[in-house]
Amino acid sequence: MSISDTADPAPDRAPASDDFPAQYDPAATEARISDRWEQAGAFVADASRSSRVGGDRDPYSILLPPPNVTAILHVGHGLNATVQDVLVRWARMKGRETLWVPGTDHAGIATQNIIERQLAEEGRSRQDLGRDAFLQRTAAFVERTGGTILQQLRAMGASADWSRTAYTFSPELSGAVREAFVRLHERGLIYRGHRVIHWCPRCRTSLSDEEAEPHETNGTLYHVSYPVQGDASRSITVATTRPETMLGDVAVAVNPDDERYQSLIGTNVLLPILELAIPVIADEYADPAFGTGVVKITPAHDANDFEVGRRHGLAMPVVIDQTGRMGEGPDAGGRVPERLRGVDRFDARKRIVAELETAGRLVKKEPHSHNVRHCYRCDTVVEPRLSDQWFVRMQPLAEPALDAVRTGRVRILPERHIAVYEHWLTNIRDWNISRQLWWGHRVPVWYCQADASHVIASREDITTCPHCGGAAVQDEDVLDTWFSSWLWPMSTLGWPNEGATDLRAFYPSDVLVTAPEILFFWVARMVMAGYAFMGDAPFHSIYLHGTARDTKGRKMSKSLGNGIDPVDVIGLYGADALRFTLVSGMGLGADVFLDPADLEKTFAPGRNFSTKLWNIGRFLLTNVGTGEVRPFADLAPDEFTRADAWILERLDNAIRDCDRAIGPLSNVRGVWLDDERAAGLRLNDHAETARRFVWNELADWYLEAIKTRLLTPGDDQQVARSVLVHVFDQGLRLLHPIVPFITEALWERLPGHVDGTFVATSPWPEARPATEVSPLATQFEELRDVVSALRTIRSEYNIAPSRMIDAFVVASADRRQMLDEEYLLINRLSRTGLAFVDEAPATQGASVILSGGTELIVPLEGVIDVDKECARLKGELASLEKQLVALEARLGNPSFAERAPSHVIDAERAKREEWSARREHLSRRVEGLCGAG
RNA sequence: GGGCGAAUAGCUCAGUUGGUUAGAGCGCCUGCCUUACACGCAGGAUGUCGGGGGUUCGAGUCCCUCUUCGCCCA
Repeated sequence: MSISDTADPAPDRAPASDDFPAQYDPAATEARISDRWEQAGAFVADASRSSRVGGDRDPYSILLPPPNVTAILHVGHGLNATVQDVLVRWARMKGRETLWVPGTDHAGIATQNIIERQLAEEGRSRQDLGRDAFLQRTAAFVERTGGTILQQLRAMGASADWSRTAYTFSPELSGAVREAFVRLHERGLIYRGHRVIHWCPRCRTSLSDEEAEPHETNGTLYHVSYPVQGDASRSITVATTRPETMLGDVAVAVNPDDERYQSLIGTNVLLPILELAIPVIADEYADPAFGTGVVKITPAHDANDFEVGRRHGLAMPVVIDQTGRMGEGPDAGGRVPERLRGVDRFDARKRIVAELETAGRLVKKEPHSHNVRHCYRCDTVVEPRLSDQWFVRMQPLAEPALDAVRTGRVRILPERHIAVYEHWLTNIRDWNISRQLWWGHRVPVWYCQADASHVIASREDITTCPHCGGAAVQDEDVLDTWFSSWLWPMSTLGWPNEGATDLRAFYPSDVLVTAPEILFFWVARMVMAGYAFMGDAPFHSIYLHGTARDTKGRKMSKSLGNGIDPVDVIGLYGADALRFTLVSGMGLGADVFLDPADLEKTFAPGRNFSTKLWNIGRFLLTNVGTGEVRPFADLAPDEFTRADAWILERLDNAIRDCDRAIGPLSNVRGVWLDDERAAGLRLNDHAETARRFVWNELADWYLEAIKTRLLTPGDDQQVARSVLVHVFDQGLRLLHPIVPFITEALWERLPGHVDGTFVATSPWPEARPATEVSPLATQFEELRDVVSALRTIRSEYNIAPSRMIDAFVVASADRRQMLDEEYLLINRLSRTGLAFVDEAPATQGASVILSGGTELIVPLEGVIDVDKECARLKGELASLEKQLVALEARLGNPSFAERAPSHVIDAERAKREEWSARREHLSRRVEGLCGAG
């Protein structure tokens, strides 16, 4: 039997509607869709619907890590916002009352630096301008340029509730900052401390430990000889990397157990240059193994030396001023010689080294690699310096934050960051929160002019001392920007007004999404603030995503010029292409590598996918039209074809896999159980699953399978139309969190679309209850195998696509019947006619044995290269034999039977059955085709 | 100096609790402009899962060790 001449006739095609351009235009589409969402208020949260205030929906909320108000969008922001948007859109579709709070950070140092740079160009300083005028100017600048990054996030599709946009320096949030300060002060957790802090001589402010970033630096270790007082023949040698600070030395320390120096403890040595007598003290801090084992003690310019100085009651002369120049500060008492006053610290270092050399006191210089701290805002080398600052006592705040993670109240993903979090919190140091800046929340502390012991922390501005009525003057300093950021999850929702609806409806929030770099700066502190002020963690999950890097693995940054501007990518390929590429390239917590030199190649996956989706939509509209479609729910199971059953089964599978990939929305009883603690948030798995469903299953197979049905009027046409619309609709929903614009644009064109509804707010798909896989779906799988096998043979023997061929089929009765029923479809997909036979004919041809035992033989007399085919078959047989041997060995092993779980054993046995059958078929085929050879 | 992580196809990476013949995208090769899509379709090649040792019926997955790279902290 040959059916080569009975292929489907090519159907006529309905003309495409003007509504559906052949080319997808992301720019026009995205703008239009954005407006529609905006007008419908699709992303505005309704707090009254939160179940926490008696509403009908469980809440889900995320706080955007506020970018600096002066920032412009880079890929890092894009990555961060995309992750949050995927989660928020997904939760919204899951039926949660969803709130994503956007906003910006006033970014004290960073913003002040920008304005100061502007002033410098005008030849002025902030002091020239005065505090009030400077603040006005900065506020005006922020007003003018501040919204840029939020606009850019909107263009990326961020479905934030823009009506709730917050700002860390707004009146409301400033109130929260003051409340937090005063409360901590009342609890004795904020104090004024006199100690060595990190000082940036360029920004002229103190920095926290976290803001002073260590950089590995190749420096020099100078060995300097200090003669013993009254005995010129003896001296000890001190090793230092910072000789300029020796002007502030008040002692040299040796380890009490260091035998070399026992006799010198308690004696004096002469400080070179100044020829000043200073004592030799014994202190554990001196490390016998480092340098010479003798360390100079400069209490005012080194945090460790400061502690030593305190232990030994030493003076603390300050010899470097606020600008990083040598100069007499408190207690200096003439230590800085005239010739060095006003000299920059690094010039002073050179001069002092030269003087030491001349004086014969420089024993040696050796290269030395060590960490030097730099200002995280301007990169200037930080100077440790003694000064008065405000500190938060952190240890009491850290306890609940540690417990939160240990007990599973809060989870951190990827889990490897837990160790880092715990280490930091268990070794936490007090937090220097005052900054000698102008741009920021002013420290809410007043000093009584009449009685210096009256220091008042106040919620309200005051002018007179409440104790004695004397004039009160406010502290000049402002607070660390992070002192407002750490309140973000509460302050944006209305705290300290504990009755605020938003606060009650949405606190605690759900997931915090950010980069691991600010785990200490911000994340851990938010957890601490949550417990300190609200009695609960601000979120249950911390998701730390990777960093955007270039092809050399370098972090993308403005200074390196290796960044990618997301706005460029959106302009070229659309926001969806950007988002899809970022999400698919991002394993849990893994860095994303992008090539700034080749945007085309880098974003091809996203762009190609957008185009593909668009074309599926065009196909659908062309072939289904906009006419009425039977509601999917009305279809009876016995109306489904094999293809229908298969694609519906694949859809269920895709839904389940997507749900598993993205994971539980939240934990059930407020605590993460072990089996869920690391579950979900695999957005790349979600993207891949949804992509595979729509592209490789729906488009590649289902669409191809139903083309004829769609164009053949009748009942079955209506079934095919209905199933197609249904599975595409569901596929668009699965994809929507990742590629929101194009899915919305396609969804609104689906037949039966109701005006004013959005895929963005449509219900998330639900898989049908898991039952046994439909036999029809399994049969479609077998049919696919047949088609693929035939295509492979055609390709291997270079049979022209236009040429119809025939194939002999040896199959079980059931399968034969099925294939017979589907021969038209198989014929169209493989351009091969099937001829059913009971036994493989002794013909020269290519053959293949499918997994169910079905054998296909394509007679290719004259075309086939017998030697080649024999070689192929023999190779296949040989590797099968090898695997069978291993399999037999495993099954024959008594301890395998004893210890392996039964489902594994069953699977192995089934495999043996199948492989044995296949071996038989293969060897018969080899005998027939290749003869005795 | 301490801690953590990574090493899987030419490139970038998946591979959740150890269990079929280890996957994807990009790139590459072959053939197709098959009237939704060449930003596409069909087919294909490529891996002793960094080296060595161990635990186990069974290891890319767990343990030890070495090598290389990266990050954090001091």
